[in-house]
Amino acid sequence: MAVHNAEIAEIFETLADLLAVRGDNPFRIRAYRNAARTIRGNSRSMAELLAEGRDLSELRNIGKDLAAKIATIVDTGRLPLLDELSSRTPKALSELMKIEGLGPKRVKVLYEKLRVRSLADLERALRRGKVRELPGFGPKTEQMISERLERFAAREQRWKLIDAEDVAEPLVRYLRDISGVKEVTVAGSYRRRKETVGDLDVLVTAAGSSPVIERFVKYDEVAEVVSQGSTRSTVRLRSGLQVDLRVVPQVSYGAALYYFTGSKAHNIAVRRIAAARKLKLNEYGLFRGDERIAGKTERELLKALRLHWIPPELREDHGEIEAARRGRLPGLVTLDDIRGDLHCHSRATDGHDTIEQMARAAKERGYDYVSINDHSRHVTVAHGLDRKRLLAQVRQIDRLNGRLRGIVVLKSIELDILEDGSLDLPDEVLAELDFTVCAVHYRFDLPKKKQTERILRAMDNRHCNILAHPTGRLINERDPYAIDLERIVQAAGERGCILELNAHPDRLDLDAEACQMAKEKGVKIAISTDAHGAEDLRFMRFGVDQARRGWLEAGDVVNTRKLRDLRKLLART
DNA sequence: GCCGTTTTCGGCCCGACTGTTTTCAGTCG
Repeated sequence: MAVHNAEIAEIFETLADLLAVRGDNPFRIRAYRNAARTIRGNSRSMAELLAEGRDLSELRNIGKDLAAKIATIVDTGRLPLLDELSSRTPKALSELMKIEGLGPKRVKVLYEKLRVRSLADLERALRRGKVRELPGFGPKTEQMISERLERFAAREQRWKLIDAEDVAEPLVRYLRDISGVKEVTVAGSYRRRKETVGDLDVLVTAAGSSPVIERFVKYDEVAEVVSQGSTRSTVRLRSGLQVDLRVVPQVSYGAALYYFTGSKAHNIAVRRIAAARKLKLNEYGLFRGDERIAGKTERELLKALRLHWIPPELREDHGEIEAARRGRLPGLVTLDDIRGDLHCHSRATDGHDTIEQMARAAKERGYDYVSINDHSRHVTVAHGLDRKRLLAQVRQIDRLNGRLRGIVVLKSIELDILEDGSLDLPDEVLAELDFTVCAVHYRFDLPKKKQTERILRAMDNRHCNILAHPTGRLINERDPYAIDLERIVQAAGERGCILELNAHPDRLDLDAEACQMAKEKGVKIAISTDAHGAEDLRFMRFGVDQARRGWLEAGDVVNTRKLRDLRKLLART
């Protein structure tokens, strides 16, 4: 069984935690963490790279030593260094460090003085009031750990972007109304448009006299004030979402926005560039000695560092800084580039609007075309279309297109890929359509090899044009089914199949890494909403955000093309 | 342990807040 990148990253992260508890060289620890991040964020699997004979030390943050350790893990599934270390420092200490407020130093004290080596041990020590007696601890720290242990046990998951927006937008309006407040921006992973966010980082510029912090902690939705200083405050809202507010002077707005947008790894890398130029970068600006030389806007800041503009979606330290230095950043796809939607349902199956309503809504968005992709017969719960009903729908769309002006409705289907990889309707029926979107909707539990072969076989059919929601994951609800995505992307390229980036905020499937992999292999992407009603067409922007995170340009996305060009891309020989 | 506009050794991002302190350590982002 091939070792996954996530498992290798996990081993390095655990190792870093244990080294930290032991008080090892902090830079060595950081090296392990950086390597873990590189591995986790790589679209190619380490096991496969090794199988191809690639030298892993070509990867950033991976040197000779770690390349050898990765090879060991891939070969044996273990790392002797971690085994040796965990015989002296229990692995579970790494788990304890995941509790907010517990870092290596406190965990070390807890372990050495109270023999705390598990969450259960910690809970017992807290209950007995032992923790407050430790040096450097006290009743407040004990209380803090107690609350956060409870929260950790409940394990709140990250928020979907769309849900975070529902919380963030009214909060931003509230903050804008406070006297003296000038700019209010939600930064952090929200601004980078990650598919999920852990908390909200809100940046405010305000006059010195503004009561913004005082008013912030009194916001109606605040359940708990976690911290409150003069420039920074953290609260937990009733919804459970945590919000960090930072107040900076206007002259620092760009530097602060840059800093609080992150990612952390990106910031560290940019600060290193500043340091290399004998400059200091912090959230207040870019400084030469005591003199602020930039910081009012992000553009000014980047210019002073001789970097091209880096869109927030790319700020992950995944090669964007090097590209910005050389002026080689991609011109990312935008919502304005999108000319149509290639995955929409109608009332004929589980949608709730008519084909005509969908078409008019698409036209209103400025689209040139929209396709109707109702389910095929296998999806009985959605009253999937059989041959007869599909052909009737085809004729209905022909008539509609005769009437409609300024929008073309494309005849399509969301066709089930059956368990054996065959398609749910016969070829001669599919030939009546402009194209098909094919998808797996059942038997998510097949072993990886079988599931992969099922999809590969479906793609062998020349009527299979677009593979919908390729991994089947539902954010926070369902993991991707087991597939060899790299093989599927490769096969899509060879067969002229297009991969869907499903823009539905519950799916966002493909993820950013997979988009990058598709781009590298020259496979085209369709960004589609999977709309089940006219109002769902608005989800397109989430798909575009995700595509941008995956470095996609308009040329990589088929539904930025004019209809004539789109038809050429959809034609398989 | 990695890395090179400081280039094969000697660096490695930087500031705010809290609690336990009496000048600072720990943690976080």
